[in-house]
Amino acid sequence: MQIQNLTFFCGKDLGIGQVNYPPAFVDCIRADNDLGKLRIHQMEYNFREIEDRWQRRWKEERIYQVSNNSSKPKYYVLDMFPYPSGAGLHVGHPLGYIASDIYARFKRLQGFEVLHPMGFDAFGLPAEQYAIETGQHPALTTAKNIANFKRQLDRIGFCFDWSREVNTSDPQYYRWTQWIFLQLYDSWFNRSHQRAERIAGLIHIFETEGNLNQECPGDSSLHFSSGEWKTFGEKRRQGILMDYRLAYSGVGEVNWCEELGTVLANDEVINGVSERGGYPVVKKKLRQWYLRITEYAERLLSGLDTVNFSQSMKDMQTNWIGKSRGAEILFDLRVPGKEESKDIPELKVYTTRPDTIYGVDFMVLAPEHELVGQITAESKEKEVAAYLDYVNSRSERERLAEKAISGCDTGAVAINPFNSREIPVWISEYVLAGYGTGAIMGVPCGDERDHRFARHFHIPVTNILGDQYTGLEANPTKTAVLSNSDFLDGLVMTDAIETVIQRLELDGTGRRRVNYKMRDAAFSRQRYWGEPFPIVWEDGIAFPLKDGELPLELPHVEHYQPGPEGEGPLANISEWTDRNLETSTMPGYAGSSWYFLRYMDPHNEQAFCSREASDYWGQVDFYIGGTEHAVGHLLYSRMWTKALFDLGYIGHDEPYKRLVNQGMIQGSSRLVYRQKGTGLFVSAGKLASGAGPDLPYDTLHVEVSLVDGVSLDMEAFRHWKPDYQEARFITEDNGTYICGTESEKMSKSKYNTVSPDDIVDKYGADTFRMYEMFLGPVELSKPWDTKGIEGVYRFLKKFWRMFYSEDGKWLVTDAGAALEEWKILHRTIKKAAEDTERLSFNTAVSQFMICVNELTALNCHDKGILSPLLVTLAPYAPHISEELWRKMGHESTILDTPYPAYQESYLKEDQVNYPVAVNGRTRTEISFPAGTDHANMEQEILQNGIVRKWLAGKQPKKIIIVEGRMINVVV
RNA sequence: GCCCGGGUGGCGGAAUUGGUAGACGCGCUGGACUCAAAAUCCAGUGGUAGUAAUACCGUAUCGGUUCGAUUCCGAUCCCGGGCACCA
Repeated sequence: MQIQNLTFFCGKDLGIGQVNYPPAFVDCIRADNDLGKLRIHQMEYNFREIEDRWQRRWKEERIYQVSNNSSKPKYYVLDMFPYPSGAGLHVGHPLGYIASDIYARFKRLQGFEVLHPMGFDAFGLPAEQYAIETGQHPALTTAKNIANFKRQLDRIGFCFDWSREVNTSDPQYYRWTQWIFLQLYDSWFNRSHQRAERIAGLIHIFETEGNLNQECPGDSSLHFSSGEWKTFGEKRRQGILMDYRLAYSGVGEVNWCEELGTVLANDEVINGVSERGGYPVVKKKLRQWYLRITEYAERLLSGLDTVNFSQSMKDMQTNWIGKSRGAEILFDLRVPGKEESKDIPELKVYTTRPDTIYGVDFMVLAPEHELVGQITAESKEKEVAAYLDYVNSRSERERLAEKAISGCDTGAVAINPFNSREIPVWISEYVLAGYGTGAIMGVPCGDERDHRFARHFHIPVTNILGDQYTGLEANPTKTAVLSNSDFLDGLVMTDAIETVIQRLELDGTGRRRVNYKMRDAAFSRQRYWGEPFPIVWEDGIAFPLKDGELPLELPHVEHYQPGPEGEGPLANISEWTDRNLETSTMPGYAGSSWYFLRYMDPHNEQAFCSREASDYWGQVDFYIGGTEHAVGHLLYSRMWTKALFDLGYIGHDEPYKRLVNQGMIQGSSRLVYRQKGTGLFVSAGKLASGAGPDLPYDTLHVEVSLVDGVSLDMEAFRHWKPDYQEARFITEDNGTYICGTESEKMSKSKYNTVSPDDIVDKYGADTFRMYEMFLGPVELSKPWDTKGIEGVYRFLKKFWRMFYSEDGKWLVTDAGAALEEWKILHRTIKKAAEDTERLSFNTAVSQFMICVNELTALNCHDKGILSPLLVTLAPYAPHISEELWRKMGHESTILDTPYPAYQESYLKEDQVNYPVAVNGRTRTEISFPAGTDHANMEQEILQNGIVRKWLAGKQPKKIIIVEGRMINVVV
């Protein structure tokens, strides 16, 4: 028996009250009668010592380093890398990391070379906000936070290959973010080839044929011949090219957040306020950088068919892209008083329902529509101007909050190209400038909004739906038979759509058109803590820096205040402005759009990632992260991958083969109820029964660690905050104070965070890992509940007992195992392997528990059983497995062992118990030797007393025997 | 409003292809060990009736298909997530 003597600082007292030693650790400690001496029995399951030792050894032995030159098949397991916030990790964060870690270890045991890296998405707003408040440089706080994150992660025992760590704010990393940006800048999307190509090729096309075959994505009305191109000056040419580039600068309406002092991408704005901080967001016209992600809409959509994402994830992306099919229709315009004017252009509308063309009763333009000024009749000018003022006065938020019907007649009329009917043209804010053509045809009988609009302004409604239209509300059906529609009369609407489109194209009054909701992504931020753009402005022309000038390093600044006229802090620095460098920086998603590629070849100084490396590792086989990135990061990184693929830098055009979204672990908050304006706290039970005083109450969050279950430690509560020193309580009749509970997001301010550090301290990393998995399916969101962890902890202690006796003797023998034991082992291997493969980690943990319960009952200590069992457990509980594995005499890590194969022969039973049902209702059970002929079984079933009783003399119609499962006698 | 998920004991959840519903864990109850506590171990634990064997009911509700439905189909209710004037 090995005993370590330690001098313990708290003397005779075990110190449980004083230092609050975790119960699990106290288990391993027995007090000696000698003063101040404690004995630690190493043979108890001393997870602290085991975990510390192996974490150190693993690091020294570099067992997690993977090679790019392996002959093994590759497997790439990736976590969404974290933003290193100052708050550190709470128990919710590691959920996905544990799942991926188990899977990565499992794949390694199965013989794959597994890339499982980790890094940090280190640029972003919070670090900069913190810098503004405290003056601490973001680089400093970021480095500090990263160190803390790494420490926390390492304690959980992840198999990350830290030699491949990336940090998006490291110049050696963002040098390549800048480089990729320049590749996008130097590219355009060739629509006929459906892929990105170099700008040089586009210039060549312009020189030979103009842009007649290459519609300009930035300005569809732009047409020029090769001859015209040659006459254009440099500035004009660059302006045109800019309208084609995949990364481009342009003036546009952006989401401006005054509080944050920057623009935001559409997915960073939720209900008119910023995602981070919840500040109001307004539309503003600004010169910005954009990514022309809209050009990839079709490929982003079709690519979803080739990847394994959850249905909801695919739906979210599909909805965000928002593809719709319809037609563009041209209407001639007439403006009273401007009859003869020839410069009134046609009005172009987009509709998904060209079949309703005879039901058009009015047109509506977005207030921002470019034609509004030209077509407003003189008599209406005042009203239109007043309406535009009204629209401008309303913030985005107000518009979203109260969708009041408003609008103004412009006095102009549009001519229906099919029947020459004159239709009034209105403007209204319910029509969005940014979608379609910014103008719609109003069909009140078939569209709810159009109907409300027509009603509100007393526009007569034409019925083209026959009796399908009641006159009271619109009917958006697609299956009605058209009436009042001239040549379409009698056609079903769905068929009429095609008929109308063909007619429009024949007459030249319109064309088929596909539309997308998705807009180009705003790519610049007026902030400091991001990648600088490698762009120099000269005379309004953007010039990219050369490869040799990268990285363009972020300069050191003293202050983080915004620059003049909405520019970023970089505009305050003369060394920056003197060089005419772009003063905005890239958004948070820039660095995360390609980091999975950098992990493959992290130290390459010649390229962002060598082609050999990306060809070897290829797609991420298994990607895990939260749903919140559904339309941001995932779409952007898919686009970057496609562009890099098009340009020949990588060999695959979808980054992630399989995506799993882990659920959130919510905090379980505890609430106390204080009578308003007093120090009197009323217990939840008393409050609910109405026994408390009936003044209004404040509901306050209380630190969860002060509450055992729901009962509050009142003494600790008084000491918690000075405010509560004088707290008085109205308790339940048994003297306890019961708290209210609520499941909500873990956050410091709600005092409901639980740190993985505390759990690992108390129970160890292996228990923590298995418990998080045991809670339920990874995809599921669930509240954290520390109580249940005891069950998993008991399991590991029980497991330990199979190897060590209570007094520390090594129990493992070579004696050989009984058949029953082998059966248990092979069943466990099969189940654990299958469950792990299908990511059902919770049921795999259950299986281990069953196995250990059964083997313990059989008093099993055989090496032949325990060895393979350790290997199957290794992905879940790596420390204890490694410890016992090496104790068994193995020199190298358990991870280099092949995953055990199960033998089918052990899974077969000699006797099979069949439940016997009569008409589906289970009556009894009959046992047959495995493989009994069905005909023989039938005989025996009919002779069975209970079955005979149930048949009551009747002949069964048929007997259904489901092999190995059940027997049903149908009467 | 629209689009996805989902609804199973006191709780988290299991049931992989339509085949014994409630695995495993927590909690609870009783017991063993102990001067005592902790830890550990054993037994019980969906509901109703019964000493018991057992019987009946039971996977949100109603209906359908089937020898047999938590599983498939239809309707309704509720919960969660996403989108939301997208023409």
